[in-house]
Formats: sequence, structure tokens, C-alpha cells
Amino acid sequence: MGIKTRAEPSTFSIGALSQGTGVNVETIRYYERIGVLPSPPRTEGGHRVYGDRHLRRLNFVRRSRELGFSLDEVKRMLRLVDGGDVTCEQVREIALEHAQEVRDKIVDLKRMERTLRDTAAQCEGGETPDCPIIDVLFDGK
Amino acid sequence: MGIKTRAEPSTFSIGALSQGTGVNVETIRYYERIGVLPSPPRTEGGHRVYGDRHLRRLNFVRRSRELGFSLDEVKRMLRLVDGGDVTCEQVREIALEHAQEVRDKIVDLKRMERTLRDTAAQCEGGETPDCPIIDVLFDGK
DNA sequence: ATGGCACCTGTAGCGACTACAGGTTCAAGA
DNA sequence: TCTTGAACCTGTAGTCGCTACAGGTGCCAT
Repeated sequence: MGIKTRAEPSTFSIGALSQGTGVNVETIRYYERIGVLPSPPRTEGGHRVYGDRHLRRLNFVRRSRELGFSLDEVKRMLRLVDGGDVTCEQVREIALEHAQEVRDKIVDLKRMERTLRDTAAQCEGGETPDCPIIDVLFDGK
Repeated sequence: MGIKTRAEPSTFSIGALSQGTGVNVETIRYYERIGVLPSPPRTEGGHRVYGDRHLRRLNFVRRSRELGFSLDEVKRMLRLVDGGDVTCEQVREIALEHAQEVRDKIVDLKRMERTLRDTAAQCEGGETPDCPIIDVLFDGK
């Protein structure tokens, strides 16, 4: 038998994984519970033991979340990756669908902001009890 | 005693109020429970009876929500209105604070959208199992 | 051996609703 | 007047993506 030349893969605790990814410990356990992360092996005493593949996967989840993907979308993408037969097309579809949702949301928020600005502009901000903002909210434009 | 010349104020059911405001029946009851709407009088049998002031108030809530105010912000504004000594300044403060939150949110979403677009652009969308989107999500830029 | 921090499970809370289940009332038609 | 059945009632649980306990155990350094 040959000597093992490859180093043992590094393992770490949930706290270290949290540090390494910036994802909260509670959130990591939550992700496991809802099936976003696989259940890792445990120590005799029941502590979770993670490896590099968990780190990579959790970073995937974190980056996706930062881009506003829902956990459901993340799950769908991970399922494709796990299936092995993931194609660009499938992932691109999810990403483009999501991008459209984001654009729609931006349009919504811009409309809100404009209305807020317009309404507040009518408001002198004095001590008057007659407030145009209140009037608009009560009785519409 | 003189004849009453003013018409009886119109009253309506929760269903009619829902129709009139576009707010779900369940949501109206929810608003009452959390103290955004006052408890209306009831019929003998326990059905809620609403009047014009409820309609006005619910429209206020709906419009505020459409502008993205949280129910807590709505409550604060209504408290000012109810107090009677509402000043423009106080309401304007809430509105401007909220407008800033909306602007921040827009900045966030725009950043997301840009990243999504950039990433998806690298993706030919073919049958290739090597997907740049997946790569970015796993391993960062 | 022991102290104390990190870990464990399970549950409840947030915001803003929505969706039941299982029962009662109301109003219109026969 | 009686009978439908839609609309109403209460109370509870589910949604999403976490976060925050409480009450207990493991791990490691001293």
C-alpha cells in the first residue's frame, strides 16, 4: 500500500463554517433543515463536521441570496447541479426570470419614490395641522 | 322635534368594504386585530357594520401600503391623525425617512440586476454543462 | 478535573398577510 | 313563512427567511 501523499481534507465546526462564509450559525442549521445544505457527518458527541464541499455549497447559497434569489430558486439551481446534467440553458432561464423580477421591482419602487417625493414637496413642513401628505393618503389624488 | 333632513349615514358589511377598497376581507379583520382599524359596531348576530369613516381610514392604509409604508409607519401616522394635533412636520419626517429607505432599496436592486445581467451575458445558453453562472455562484468573481 | 464556551434540539417570534376548518347569520326567493 | 346558500364569524396554522431564545450537552484548555 502506498503512502497517502494527499493531505487529509480539512474539516471544521459549524462556528468555523459560519466565520468562513459570513452565514449565521442558526441560518446554517436552518438551511440544513429545509434541505438547502446536506446533513454533514457528526462527531461522537453529535457536533456537525463540515468539509470544503460544504463551504463551497454554502458560499453558493450566500452569493445567490445576495443576488436576491429566493431559497426556492437556489434549491432549483442546486438540484440541477446535483443532478450532474445541468445545462447552461436551464440555469440561465432561472437567472433571467429572476432578473426580470428584479427589474419589475425597481420600476415599482421608482414609482413609489416619485409619488413620495411629489407629495412631500407639497408639504411646507410647518406647524400647520393641514398636511397634504395626509390629505393625499386619505382622499387620493 | 324637527324632521331629520340629513340622510342616515350609509353602512355596509365587511364584504362591501372589501369591494370598495380592494382590501381582502381577511386582511381587514387582520388590521382590526393588530389595531390599525378600530373595531366597528356589530349587528345582533355579530356581523361587523362599517361606515364612511372606516372606508376612508382603510383607504388611507391601502394607499400607504401601496407606497411601501410598513404597518408600523402607518400606525404612527394614524396615531398622529387621531391625536388631532398632527403637524405637517411630523408626517413629513416619516415620509422622508421612508423615501430614503426606498431609494436605498433601489440602489441595492440595481446592483443586483447589473450583476445578474453581466453574469448571464457570459452564458451562451447552450447545452454545455459548464455554466458561467454556476461557476460565479460557486467560486466568486 | 473543571470551567466555560461552543455546540445541540426544539420551539416561538418577526411582518404582513393568506388559508383553512367548523360553525352562525342574513337576505332573497318559493 | 320557510329554506337555501352565500356571506359572515372565530381561531388557528401556514407562508418566507431567518432570528432568538431555553434548557441541555460536548469539547478543549488549563
